[in-house]
Amino acid sequence: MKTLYNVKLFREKGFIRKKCPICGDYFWTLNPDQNTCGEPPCAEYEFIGSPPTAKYRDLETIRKKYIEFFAKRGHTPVKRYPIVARWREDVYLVGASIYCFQPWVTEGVVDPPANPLVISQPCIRLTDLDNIGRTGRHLSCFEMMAHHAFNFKEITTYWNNKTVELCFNFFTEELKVPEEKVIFKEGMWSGGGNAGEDFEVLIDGLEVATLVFMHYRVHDSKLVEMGNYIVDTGYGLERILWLSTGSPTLYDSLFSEILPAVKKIVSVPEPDFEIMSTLSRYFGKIDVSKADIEKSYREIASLVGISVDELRSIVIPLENIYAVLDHCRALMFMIGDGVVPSNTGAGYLARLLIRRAIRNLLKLSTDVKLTDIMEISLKYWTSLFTEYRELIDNILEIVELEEKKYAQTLRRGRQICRTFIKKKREKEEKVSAEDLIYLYESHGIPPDIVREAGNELGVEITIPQNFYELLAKRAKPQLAKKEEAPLDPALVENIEKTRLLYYEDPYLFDFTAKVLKVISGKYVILDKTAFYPTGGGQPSDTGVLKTQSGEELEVVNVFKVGNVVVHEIKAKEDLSIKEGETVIGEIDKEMRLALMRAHTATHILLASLRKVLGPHVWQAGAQKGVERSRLDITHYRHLTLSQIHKIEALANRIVRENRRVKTFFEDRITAEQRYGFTLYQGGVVPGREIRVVEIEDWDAEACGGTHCLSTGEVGLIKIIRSMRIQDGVERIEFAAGSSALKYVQSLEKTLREVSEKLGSPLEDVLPSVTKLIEEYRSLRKENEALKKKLFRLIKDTVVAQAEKVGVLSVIVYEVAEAEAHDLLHLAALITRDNANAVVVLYTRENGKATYLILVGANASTIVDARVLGRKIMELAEGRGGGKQDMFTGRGRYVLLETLRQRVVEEVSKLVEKINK
RNA sequence: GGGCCGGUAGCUCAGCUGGAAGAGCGCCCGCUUGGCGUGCGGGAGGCCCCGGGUUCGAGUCCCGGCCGGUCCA
Repeated sequence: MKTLYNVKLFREKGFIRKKCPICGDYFWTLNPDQNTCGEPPCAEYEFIGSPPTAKYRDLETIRKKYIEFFAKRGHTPVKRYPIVARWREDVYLVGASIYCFQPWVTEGVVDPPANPLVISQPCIRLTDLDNIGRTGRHLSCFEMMAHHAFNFKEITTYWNNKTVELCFNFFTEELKVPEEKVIFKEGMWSGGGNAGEDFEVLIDGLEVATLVFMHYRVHDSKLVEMGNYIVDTGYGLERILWLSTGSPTLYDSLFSEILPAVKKIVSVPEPDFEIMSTLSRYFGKIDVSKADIEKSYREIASLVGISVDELRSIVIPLENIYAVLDHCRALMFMIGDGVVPSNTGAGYLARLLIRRAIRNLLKLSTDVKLTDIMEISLKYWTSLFTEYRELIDNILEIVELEEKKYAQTLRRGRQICRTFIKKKREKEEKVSAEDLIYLYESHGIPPDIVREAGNELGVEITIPQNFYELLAKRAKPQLAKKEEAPLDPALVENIEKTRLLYYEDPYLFDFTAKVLKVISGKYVILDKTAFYPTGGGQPSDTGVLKTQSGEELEVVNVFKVGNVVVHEIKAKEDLSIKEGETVIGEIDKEMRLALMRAHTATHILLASLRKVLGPHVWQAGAQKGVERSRLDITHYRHLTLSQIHKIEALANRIVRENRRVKTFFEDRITAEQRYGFTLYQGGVVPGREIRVVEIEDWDAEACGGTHCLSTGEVGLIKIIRSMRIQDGVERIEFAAGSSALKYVQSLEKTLREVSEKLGSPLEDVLPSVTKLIEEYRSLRKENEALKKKLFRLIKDTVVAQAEKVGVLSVIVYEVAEAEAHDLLHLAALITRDNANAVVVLYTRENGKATYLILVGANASTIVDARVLGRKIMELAEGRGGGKQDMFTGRGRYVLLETLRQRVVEEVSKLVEKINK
């Protein structure tokens, strides 16, 4: 047999290949009596209560043993990577150790940091959150221990034989697992566009490791040999700990140090060993994603011989505690590595976890806050992950803030539910599944909260079993917008790499170069250039290209296509530029200098922000400009003015200290080790070598922009404003250099003008304005009051003019200096006392007039305001409309007498009509 | 990045198919009480987020913006 599965070790040791009678998969074992593949559901956990390993009770020891074991066998230990995958665009968080090396290493663009290597990488997986706490083994956060070997084109390190041997020896020699207990089950693994054969390594029914031999690329759902051979392994550290403690659930071993304290403060008693073991074995055996949880409880209850209710009362509180502890641990890694809770992006995932944890806590009906549990968790976990120690307060503050926010959302949610349900009840409608979806999607109200609110109002609400499925169905697939390349990359394919003069000397503004190619009479490619192409949030340079014939071509845009810099020139007829000729390039010097200052200022500012606000601050985007620049950062609160001033003061101190700004290329791995991952503020930086911009003892970032040589050149940094662009992301707008001065001057100018207008000296502007506003408000109020008074006064005069038409009194009156609103108020005053009144008021402005008719309660049975209104509009050539007793319209101004005559006439007609 | 919801008194919010800006709490005053609370009566407090449009008329409808919330990638 010539497959990857048939490894040397199996032949040497005498492994037997068997077929599992239940699932049909093939597996390798030393135990002739082993009949099934050893993986649930074909087998059951056997280690609970009787661990098959030497006894280890903590993660630290096992991790150390693992690293040392592989280090002794030629593997270089590599420091773990952050949990936030800043080097990738396709995922937010690291979900497996191989993520650290995708795509640059696996694609062969960047050398691996060591080869072969061993690592223990914390990972986050939020795919089956519902199972966490319940099944005894699921986690949202785990450490994947791994040994990786990278073979490009040919096998230079090791492949399947040694991988299996190392694995087998680790478990049997280091952990002392009896040889016959180790089962290797054959399988196929695929993910992230790659695939390969794999072994699942099972001990006593528990999958403890996966060994993948990646050598395919998945293309149109077919496997294509990629020519690279990558050993991708994963050993579940927490699972191995569980295996070696034999505790009822994984959580009992993982959280053994903090569980007693937590159980105590939330008042949950110690559970029965047998019940929890049974539960854990049961969930180990079934496919939890398809399980009916209520049915499972019934079956477990009957297995241990207690009632379902009794089981639930023991198990459910524990499930919640386990889930909370799991989430707390994940949150330490996420927030600690720079995720700030938000309504979008990776931050949303953190918020999701926090909210789930809070809901779990709420179910325990305790007053204990998530922050309290988080504090216990952090205290313990930071003793092992000491890099987070200085972040404890920071993390707690973030969690506390989120907890408060969620309490508010829930409170608001309950209120919204109540009004929503009441409305439904009035309309005698039921709260439908559609309604539940609306409440969840628009207001974040989980269905059980809706049901609760319904109970209080005596309205029964049924939640569909497949609620979350319904939600998922509604989510439409979204297409990512692709930015269109300005130029087809194929057109520059064979052009040699442009020499980048702006990196050699950022102060070079004139240069000569040879024209390599002119495309579409618009795009010029040179052999070398000092024009900076758009990139890293820095706009491109502009300037001119001077041809030999003396023509000046205006460069309007510059961009990079692959390794080639393209100069876009203003379209022109009779273009004289020729391929092969020499041209002189001249850059708009002032603009470039302004952009350099802005760029260096951005770096100074970012480090100042981190110093003042905390290490959770990361760049979330940036755009440099001549006049103004902006920098988006992750932060969980609005900046206060005093914080802004503090940041400004610090940044300007760095400017004054005139520190050196060093710019150099460095090997990626070396740079990462020296400066850490804070290098990657600007996002993805591909390649083996990265360009580092270092401000002495202040800041170092991977950056491709042009910079000043020392901070003093920036001159002045002034923050213009800060605003929240999304939850957890704050935008800081600022100006640098002469634009900063210009900004301050314009502020002063405005202030002076205000002071002049007010006629008060600069320092008294504020009290003056305050007084002015107060005066304005009181005048407005006085005006209202006066109008009311005036209406009351003229009311009698107006009523006195009334003309009797039958039982009705017709009043027509012109009011000076009034608005439609005032007319209505005056008319209302009259009709209130005179139910028989037909009031027509109008007011003139700019030759036009606004007419109002209001008819008293009695009168309205005879006169329809709209009918009368239409007649007036005929006269005034205007338009209008209204209700039975009220009409408004606008038209030409009509003399009072004419109008009165007409109104009386029309009303008389209406009265007569009724009399008939 | 996309979808949905909201912005009205100091606070929590009503305000229907466009037609005279509201309630509860809080605040102030008076009475009730030995005093506080309570109870009763009275009062103050509004650029209905901003800008445009439709209309005789917009808190309400349409478009744009700002701010907040929420869900999904």
